[in-house]
Amino acid sequence: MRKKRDAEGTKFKILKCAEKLFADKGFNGTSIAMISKASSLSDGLILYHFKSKENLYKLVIERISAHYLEVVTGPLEKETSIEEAMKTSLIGAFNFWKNDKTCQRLNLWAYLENKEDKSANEARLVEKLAAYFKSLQGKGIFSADIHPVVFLTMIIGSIQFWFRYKKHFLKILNLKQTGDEFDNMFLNQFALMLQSIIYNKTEK
Amino acid sequence: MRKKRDAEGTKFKILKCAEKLFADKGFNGTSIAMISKASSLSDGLILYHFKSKENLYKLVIERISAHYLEVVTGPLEKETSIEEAMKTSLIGAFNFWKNDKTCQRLNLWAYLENKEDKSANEARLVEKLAAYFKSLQGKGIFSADIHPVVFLTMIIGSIQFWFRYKKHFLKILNLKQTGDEFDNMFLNQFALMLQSIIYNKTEK
Amino acid sequence: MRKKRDAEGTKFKILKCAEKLFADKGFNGTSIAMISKASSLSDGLILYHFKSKENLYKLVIERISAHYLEVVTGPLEKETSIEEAMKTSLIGAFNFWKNDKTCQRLNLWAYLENKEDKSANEARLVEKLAAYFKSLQGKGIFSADIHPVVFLTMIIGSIQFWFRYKKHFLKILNLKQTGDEFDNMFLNQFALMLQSIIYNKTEK
Amino acid sequence: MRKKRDAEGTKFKILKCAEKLFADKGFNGTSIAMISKASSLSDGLILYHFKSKENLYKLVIERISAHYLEVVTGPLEKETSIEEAMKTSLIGAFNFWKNDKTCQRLNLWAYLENKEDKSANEARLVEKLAAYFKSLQGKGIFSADIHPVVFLTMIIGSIQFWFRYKKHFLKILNLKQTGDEFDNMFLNQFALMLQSIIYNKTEK
DNA sequence: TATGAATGAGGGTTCATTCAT
DNA sequence: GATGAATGAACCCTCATTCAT
Repeated sequence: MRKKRDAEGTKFKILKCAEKLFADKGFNGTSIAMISKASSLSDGLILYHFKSKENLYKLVIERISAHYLEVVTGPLEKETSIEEAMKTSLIGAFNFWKNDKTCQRLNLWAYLENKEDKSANEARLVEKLAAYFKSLQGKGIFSADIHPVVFLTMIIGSIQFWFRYKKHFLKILNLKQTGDEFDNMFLNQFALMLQSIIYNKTEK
Repeated sequence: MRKKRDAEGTKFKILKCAEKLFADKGFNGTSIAMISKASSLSDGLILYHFKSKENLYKLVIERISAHYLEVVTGPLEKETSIEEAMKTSLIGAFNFWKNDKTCQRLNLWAYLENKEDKSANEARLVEKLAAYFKSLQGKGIFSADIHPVVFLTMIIGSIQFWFRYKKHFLKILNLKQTGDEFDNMFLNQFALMLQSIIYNKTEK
Repeated sequence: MRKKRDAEGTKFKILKCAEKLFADKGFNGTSIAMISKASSLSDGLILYHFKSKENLYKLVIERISAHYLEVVTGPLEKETSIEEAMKTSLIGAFNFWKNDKTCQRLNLWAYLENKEDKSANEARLVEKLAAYFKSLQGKGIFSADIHPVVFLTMIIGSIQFWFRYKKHFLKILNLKQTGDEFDNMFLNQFALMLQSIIYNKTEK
Repeated sequence: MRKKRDAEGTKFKILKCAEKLFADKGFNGTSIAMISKASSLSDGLILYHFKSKENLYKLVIERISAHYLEVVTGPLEKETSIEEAMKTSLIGAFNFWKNDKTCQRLNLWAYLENKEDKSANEARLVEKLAAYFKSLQGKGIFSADIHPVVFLTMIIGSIQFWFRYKKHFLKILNLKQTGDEFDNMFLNQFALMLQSIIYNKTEK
C-alpha cells in the first residue's frame, strides 16, 4: 500500500507526530518506531526525510521555539494602554502555558537533554521581553531599579512552576477545588501581588 | 580484578554515581553500563545490590528528596525574628539551588519522565512550607488573602527559573557581570520585590 | 553482509532452524543467538519477524502440530476394510514416530516446560482418534467396554516409549540386531498382541 | 547468621531442593539462586558442596534412578503366586507413577536434555524387568513368542503416557469424572486388556 | 563450612540506521 | 518517495562461578 507522494505533507505529518512524542517522552524515550507507528508511515521514510533522529529532534525544537516566540511576544506589540497590555500579557502567558503543554515540555526536555535551541529564536525572545519590561520602566510603571530579567524571571518562572506543581498542591494539601478554579485563584492573587509591586514602586 | 569486600561502601559509590548520571541524563538516558563504568564496577554488581535500575533510581530519588526536605525546611524551624527567618530562608533556598544542581535536575527529570517521587518527602516539604507561610500570615506579615501556595510558587518558581535562564540572559543580553554578581543582583532585587509585597500588605 | 530480500523465505528458514533447535534443546535451552547462528541471520531479524522468542516457539509448535494432526489422522479417513485401516494406521503411526523425532521431542519438551499446545490441533487430534476407536467399537471390532482413550493410550504410549528406550534395550541386553530389525520385531509382536485383544473380544 | 555446620545434612537438603526444582523446571530452567533460596542456604555453599551445577544435577539423577530401580523392581522379588505378582506389579507401577511425578519428570528431563544416567542403575532396571517377564514366559503365562521388551514397553509406555495425557483427555473430551475415577477406569480396563492377551496366548 | 560480594558472559529485546526493492 | 527487511550495538537483567571474608 504505497502512500501517495506528497513530500511536504509527509514531512509535516512526521514533524507533528514527533513533536507530540518528544514532548511526551523526550528524545531518549521516543523511538523512530513510535513515530512511524503514530504517523502510519515507515521507519525508513522518517530517516529518509530527516536524515537522523537527532536532526528530526532539532527541527522539531526549532519549529516549536519559533511558535513560542510568536505566541509569547506577539501580544506585546499591539499594546493599547500599558495596564491593559500588562494584564493581557499576563493572562495571555498564563493561558498559553495552560493550554500548550507541548511547548513547555519540549523546552524543558531540551534544557535537560542539553539540546537547547542554539537558533536565534530564544535570543530574540529574551531580547523582546527584556525590551518590553524596559519600556514599562521607561513609562514609570516599574521601578527602574529592577532589572528587566528579574521581572521576567518572576513572571515566567512562577507561571511555569505553577503548572508543574498545581496538581501536587491539590493532592498534598487535599484541596477540593477544580483545576480551573485553582488556576483562577492563582492568576488573580498573582496579579494582585504584581500590582502591589507596581503601586508600591510608583508611590515612591 | 580487585575484589574489595565492602558492601556498604560499594552501594554508596553506586548511589552517588547513579545520582550524578540520573541528574545529568535522566533515567532513560542513563544506562547501567554508564553507572558501572563511572563507578568502576561490573554491571552485574549494580543489579545485585539494587535489584533493578528502576529500584536504584527510586532509592536515588528518596535519598535526594530527604536531603532536599532537610535543607529547605531546616532553617525555618529555628527562626529568630520573622524578617530574619524570611531572609535567611530566601538566601538559603537560593544558595541551595545555586550549589546543588543535582537536586533540581533530578526533580525536573522526574517531572518529565513521569517518575515523580511518590514518597512522603515531597508531601511533607509542601506541607511544611505551606504551614510556614500560613504562620507568617497569622502574624500579619503577609495578607491572609493570598494562598500560601501562591507565595510558594512565586518564590521557588522564580529561583529555579533564574538558575535555568541566567546563563542565557548573560549571553543574549551581552552582559559583562560575573555569574556571582549577576546572582547577587537578582537576589537583592528579588528580595526587594518581596518586601514591597509585604509592606504594601501590612500598610493596608 | 548479504542482504537478500525474501521475507517469506527468511521466515521459513528461521522456523525450520528454530524447530530443530527447540526439538533438540527445548525452549529454555535454545537461545535466539543459537537460532540466528544456525540460520546465518542476525538476532534482531528473528525478533523482527517473530516479535518474541515465545511467539516464535508458539508458531513452531502450531506448524508441527498441524502436520502431526494431518499425518496421524489422514490415513484414518480413507479407510478400506477395518483391519486394513487398523494395520495401516498402526504402521503409519509407527513410521511417523520412527522418522520424525522432532515432533515427539517437541511434544515432550512442551509437556515438561509447561508450554503445551493450547491450539485446537491437539484437541482435534484426540477427538478424531477417539471417534475412530469408537467407530471400530460400533462395528464390533473392539469391545465397547473399553474406553477409546485406553486404546489410544496403549497404542501411542507404547510406540513412543519404544523409540525412547529401544537403544537402551539394544545396549543393555546386548542384542545383535540392527535398529530396523529390532523395530520390525517390535511392530510385528505388538500387532499380534493387539490382534489378540481384538479377537478375544470378538469371540465373546 | 551462620548456619550450624552439618555437611551431610546440608548436602541432603540441597539435593532434595534441587531434585524438586530440576523435576519441575529442568536443568536449564533451574538456577543456583532458586536452589539456594528454596534451601535457605547461600549460592556459594551449593557450589562448595557440589562443585558445579552440572555435577549437582548428575548426583540428583543418580539418586533418583537408584530409588526408581528399587521401587520398580522391589515388589517383583518377593512374588507369591504369578497372577498375584503380576497384578501387584501393575498396580504398584501405576501407583508409583501416579504418586511420584518427580521421578518420572526427572527421567524425562534427563532423556531430553541428553543427560541420561550413564550409571548402572538403568541397565540393571531393564535387565531385571526383562528377566521377570522372561520368567513369566517360562511359566507359560505369556507366549514365548513375544520378546520381554515388548511387554515392558507396552506396560510402562502405556502407564506413563496415561499420566501425561489424562488431563488432556478429560478436558478435550469434556468428561465429568474425577481424576481418581478416571485413573481407576484406566487401570481396570488396561488390566482387562492385558489379561485378554494372556488368556488368548494360553488357550492356544 | 558458610556467606555473599563481585565478575563476565550471555539471556531476550529494542533501536537507529542502512539499503534492496 | 516510500517500504520494510536486515544489521549490530546497546539495553536491562540473570546466571554460574569465584573468592575474600
